[in-house]
Amino acid sequence: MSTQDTIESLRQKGFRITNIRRKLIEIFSTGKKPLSVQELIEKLAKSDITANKTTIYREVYFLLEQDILVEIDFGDRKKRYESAESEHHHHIICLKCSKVQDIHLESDLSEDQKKIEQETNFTITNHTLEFFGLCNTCHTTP
Amino acid sequence: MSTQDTIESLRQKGFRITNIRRKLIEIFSTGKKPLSVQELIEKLAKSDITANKTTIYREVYFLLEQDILVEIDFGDRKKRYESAESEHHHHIICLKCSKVQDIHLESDLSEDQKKIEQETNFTITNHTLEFFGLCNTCHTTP
DNA sequence: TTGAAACCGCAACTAAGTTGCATTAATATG
DNA sequence: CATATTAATGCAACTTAGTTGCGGTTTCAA
Repeated sequence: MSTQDTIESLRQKGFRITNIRRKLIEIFSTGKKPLSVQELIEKLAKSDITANKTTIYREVYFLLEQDILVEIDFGDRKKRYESAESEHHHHIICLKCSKVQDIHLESDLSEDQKKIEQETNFTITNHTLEFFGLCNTCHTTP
Repeated sequence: MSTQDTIESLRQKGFRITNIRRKLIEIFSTGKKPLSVQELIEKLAKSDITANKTTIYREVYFLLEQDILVEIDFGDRKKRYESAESEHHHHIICLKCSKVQDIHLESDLSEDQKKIEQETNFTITNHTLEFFGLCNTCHTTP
């Protein structure tokens, strides 16, 4: 869905299109790197949009509810967000410089998932899978 | 390794065996549920050992360094810890009641890992994989 | 143009985790 | 057993991510 379509769809549902909301949708439609709330505020600032962190937390929550974003956890006590559009993938994160790269798994976890549901009686809604290590640069230059 | 062996091994390395340290090692050797720092403090209190949170943070860090514990991340902004002894496994967490159950994956991610290392030039040190959903109880009783 | 309500910002708060520094206690050695 | 060394501890103050209440502002349909 294009940025414009996303916006139109929200408008149809009765939500308002504010500068902040429009810009956020634009940022996520073009960006590939998962972004934290702090990073979003800084990105907005570069477009001369000042936004309070409370607003961004609320906006991100809204976009999650609308299935426009997905939440990602790198285990460093802050959430990151990226477009829900991109096909399901995982990440590898450099423990030193925090560089992030998308990866696509060969293994298909859906079989495991089915089996786990049967064995545990849980209904699985999602999973997290992230790899950690050192990137080429950080590995070779200590 | 038994609790006693672990303690002996630490003593050999020149570390001291305090009440807190001994009890923590005991807790992790018997418990199966990943525990947060707060939960550890409460568990110690039940054995009449009062411990400052700073101490527990430091102690947990120490035990991680000694490869006695591993850190687990459920994405709720607090770390949990469990014995490093148990064979590599993952968890499924109920989003409602926080119940945790161990799971063992059928898929072998080591092949993926190798491939990812080749493709990205990262050196992978670890990964996280957790499943989230609703347990039987929480699923049926809304 | 205007009013309802969606959205926003501020201030004050919570909770997890960290740091500096002074004190306490485990253990090796005599 | 006495005691010196230093690992371990506790306290207070701090940091950072995220949350809440509430009054003010802006969007947008009618």
